[in-house]
Amino acid sequence: MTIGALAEAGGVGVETVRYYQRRGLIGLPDRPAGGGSSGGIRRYGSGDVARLRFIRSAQAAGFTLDQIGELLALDAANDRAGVRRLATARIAALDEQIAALCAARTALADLASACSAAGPGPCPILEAFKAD
Amino acid sequence: MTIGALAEAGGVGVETVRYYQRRGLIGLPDRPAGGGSSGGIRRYGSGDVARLRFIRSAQAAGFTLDQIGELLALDAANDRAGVRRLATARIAALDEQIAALCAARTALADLASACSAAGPGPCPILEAFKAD
DNA sequence: CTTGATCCCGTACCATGGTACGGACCCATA
DNA sequence: TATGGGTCCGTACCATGGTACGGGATCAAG
Repeated sequence: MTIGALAEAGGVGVETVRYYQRRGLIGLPDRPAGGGSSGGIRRYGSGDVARLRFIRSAQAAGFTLDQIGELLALDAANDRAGVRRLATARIAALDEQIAALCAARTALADLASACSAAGPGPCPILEAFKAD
Repeated sequence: MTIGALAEAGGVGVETVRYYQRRGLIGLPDRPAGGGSSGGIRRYGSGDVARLRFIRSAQAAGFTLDQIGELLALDAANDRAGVRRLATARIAALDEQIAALCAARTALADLASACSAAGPGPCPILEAFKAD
């Protein structure tokens, strides 16, 4: 499996795979070094595909690439408590983000309906922003 | 009012104000040009403070700086329909973001409790990531 | 009139997650 | 064997929202 096939299997671009390698999230297999000047083409296996999928799933859960690196390390160390710790921290962060977005959503929706209902004059949405 | 006082009044840093000026969100008042080589110090007024507060409020509602620039232009043009259009689009985007975060939150919380409940063996959280 | 705090301005740098480019090399297929 | 596509690698660039730095000018207080 070449890097192109790996990228396709993982649903990402080749450059993204190479980026993950630079970040240390995916290993860099040895080049065959086929007797030539600088070696041949690196080959990847199903483990690398699984790793790519892992990264994408964890990203969907809102983990940053740095945190995903930690998760992978905890996985390698079989440290389930550490994984739970990261997961609960992420849940708390998600709760905060959700609350902030919901508040913004509610405020903006209220303003939009006020703007629709209001007669002539300044726009209530912008007035609210100006009033802070 | 100097740029330092303006920044303090708006609750941001001086460099941030200058950044907004570069982005065109805040005007650049004329320098007094006090007969010297390159002019004096720019002066700001309460309108600039209001603009800073506007930017911060709109940011809290999730608008990007580019969108805030649009809002300011619509404000200048008294285009309330345009403002409502941007606001409803933002509300839809917020709804999407909130739904995605809630889904991630639920999935992760389920996994964390499964991990707490599970006996020895591989971590359910990581297994879920691997399974995609 | 000197000194220290600000201001002005261009420019570079930070994090985050990629994306793109160019030259050299490798490899399979016609 | 030639040719075209894929790989390798370093490096630069993108968006987003700032933050920092350095040198010169300016301003207010002592």
